[in-house]
Amino acid sequence: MTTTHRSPALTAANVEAAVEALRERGLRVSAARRLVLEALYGAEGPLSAERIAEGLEGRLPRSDLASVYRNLETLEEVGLVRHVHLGHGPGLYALAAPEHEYLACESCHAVRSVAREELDGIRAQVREQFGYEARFTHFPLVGLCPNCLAESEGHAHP
Amino acid sequence: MTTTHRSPALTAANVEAAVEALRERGLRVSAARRLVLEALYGAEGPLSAERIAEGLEGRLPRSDLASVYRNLETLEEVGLVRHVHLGHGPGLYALAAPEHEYLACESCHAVRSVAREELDGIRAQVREQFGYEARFTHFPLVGLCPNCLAESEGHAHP
DNA sequence: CGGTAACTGCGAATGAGTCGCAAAAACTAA
DNA sequence: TTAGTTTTTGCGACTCATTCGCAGTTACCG
Repeated sequence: MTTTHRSPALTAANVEAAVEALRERGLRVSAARRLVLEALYGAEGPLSAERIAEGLEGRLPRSDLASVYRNLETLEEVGLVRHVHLGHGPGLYALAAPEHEYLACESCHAVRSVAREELDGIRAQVREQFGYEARFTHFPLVGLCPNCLAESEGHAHP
Repeated sequence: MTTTHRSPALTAANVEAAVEALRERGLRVSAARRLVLEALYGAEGPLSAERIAEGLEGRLPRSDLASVYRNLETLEEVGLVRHVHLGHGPGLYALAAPEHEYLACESCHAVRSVAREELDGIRAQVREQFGYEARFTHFPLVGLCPNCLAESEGHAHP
């Protein structure tokens, strides 16, 4: 719900550039493919395949969820799209371009997205302590958000 | 696969204590329930419901997966059991008692479990920077483990 | 020993995602 | 433009992990 996500404006130019990248790889630019891409360019935050499919209804003679999944997969292979798994619920898809990583709240399920660099400090510490290179792109950093933390911490009012 | 997990030995005393906790809450101690508990006490690392169910076969006239899930749910409500979601694959269940948190490798899927305190430093930094109280009990800290990191970093030998 | 919740087993249902396949596009070259 | 080739699509069926409904048991209390 709460998502600080800035995606590039949905401009013909942006979509056209992406489409060009597809053509260069020998992939075809079907109406469905293009619309999936547009949905992601126009989105405020990451979208589920289901939601994207809903958006296609009407804008396309017939559309189906399986194709949306296949397109998302393809777009991901090409590097245009990325997906996250935010706790329960379906996987969510977003443009790969703005290098976002995610913080999710275990309690209220709010998701905050932050620029990659904002997690550099934490990544450094994880690397130092465990030798792991932490990644919060496919799976978020999970915890209690400030709100839920305050609620659980202070006043345990009846 | 790779799991550094120390669970209390499977002793009658341990299981009996857990069983007592159940009785105190007005829950019944069925054969199936007890065996689920024993499986977790005897396990080296977290187990899937499926695996636990397999373990019941033979030790019980008839057993079924749905009941294992229900028992795990109950045991979790009581606070005896906890579950983790390690990337894809089914959820895994373990005793709640030894306060473990998990590091998972996105590439080779190895899972390392560490004592809760080992992540205190990272938790502190996350809290300081974002006000989040990080938790790696239900969802692990995900990244590249030292091995996979080394492979991807240095020599890109053919 | 009942009685009466709390469990169990079963089968069917759910949600997310994948797969196979024939029909329908998109490119490509002529 | 059109014919040919190859990708994509739409559909339905399927998987996997998990949940649900419900009738039949079973564990505990008296």
